[in-house]
Amino acid sequence: MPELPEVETIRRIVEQELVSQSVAEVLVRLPKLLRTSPIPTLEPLIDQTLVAARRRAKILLLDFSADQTLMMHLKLAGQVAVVHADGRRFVAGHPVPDPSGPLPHKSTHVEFRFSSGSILYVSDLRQFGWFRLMPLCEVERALAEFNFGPEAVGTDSISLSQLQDRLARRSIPIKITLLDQSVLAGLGNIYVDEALHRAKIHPATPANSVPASALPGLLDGIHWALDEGIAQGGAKIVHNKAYPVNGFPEVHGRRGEPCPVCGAVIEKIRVGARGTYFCPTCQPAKS
DNA sequence: TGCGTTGTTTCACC
DNA sequence: CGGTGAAACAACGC
Repeated sequence: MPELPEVETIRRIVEQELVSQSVAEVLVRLPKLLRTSPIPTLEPLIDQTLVAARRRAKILLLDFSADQTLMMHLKLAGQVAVVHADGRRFVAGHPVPDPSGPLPHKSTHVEFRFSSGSILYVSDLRQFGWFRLMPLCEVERALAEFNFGPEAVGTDSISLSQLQDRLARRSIPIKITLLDQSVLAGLGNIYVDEALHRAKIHPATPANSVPASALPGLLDGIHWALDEGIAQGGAKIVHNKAYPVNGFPEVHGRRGEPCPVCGAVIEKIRVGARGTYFCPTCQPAKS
């Protein structure tokens, strides 16, 4: 489920492995992925050079020569793979199908074949993702329509006072507020659970009831969760079960397992309409 | 087989 | 206008 860490991992792979390469051929097996695209096909990318790979919130932006930018959203189940002519492979995003299995596979919908022989495969088991091709000059306006808040991590990421201001106006659960991309951009269901556990805040606490004294810890928790996710190249969650690496994730996808901090049994509840994992001892409901 | 799944949008309503 | 809550939607695997 590509959230910020998965998308950032993909961005880094594309940047390191494909920038400055030229597109020889593009295959689109599932044209509906382009149904909201200003330019309805990817044909204009043929013979162009990949110039840069950028990210805003969970959106990946690939800039090509001749001022064309491809915006991609991977939604729930997008997976991106780069395979070089010598067989070296780099994969990130959704862990299903098996990233080390055959490519292309049943849910591989788009292929970019570069003149070097490297291939970029985009797969999407759920087919919820989308591609939008547009001139570079229209990217800023297209991004503005999403009303994204400040980035959750990185340079220019949200400040403590910005976070405080934004939470003060919300009475809905802190978890739902943090998932709102107009409040801050990048958190999804996995990492928000991790951030709140780290900060010892119950996920159903009204956002404006989180004490100011807890906000520095919350911001640290957000950064910790996302940085850890990026460091691992994304978390592996399959059918609501986590496959932790070095103990991360600590709670998400781990119902019934002991909390790594206190040993209490991790519970799963619903907050808003979201499956939510937390430790009832570390994150007590506010009395 | 109907349910669960998530990011996002839309809608009615206060 | 802005916040809220609920519903809808995309499509698939179990």
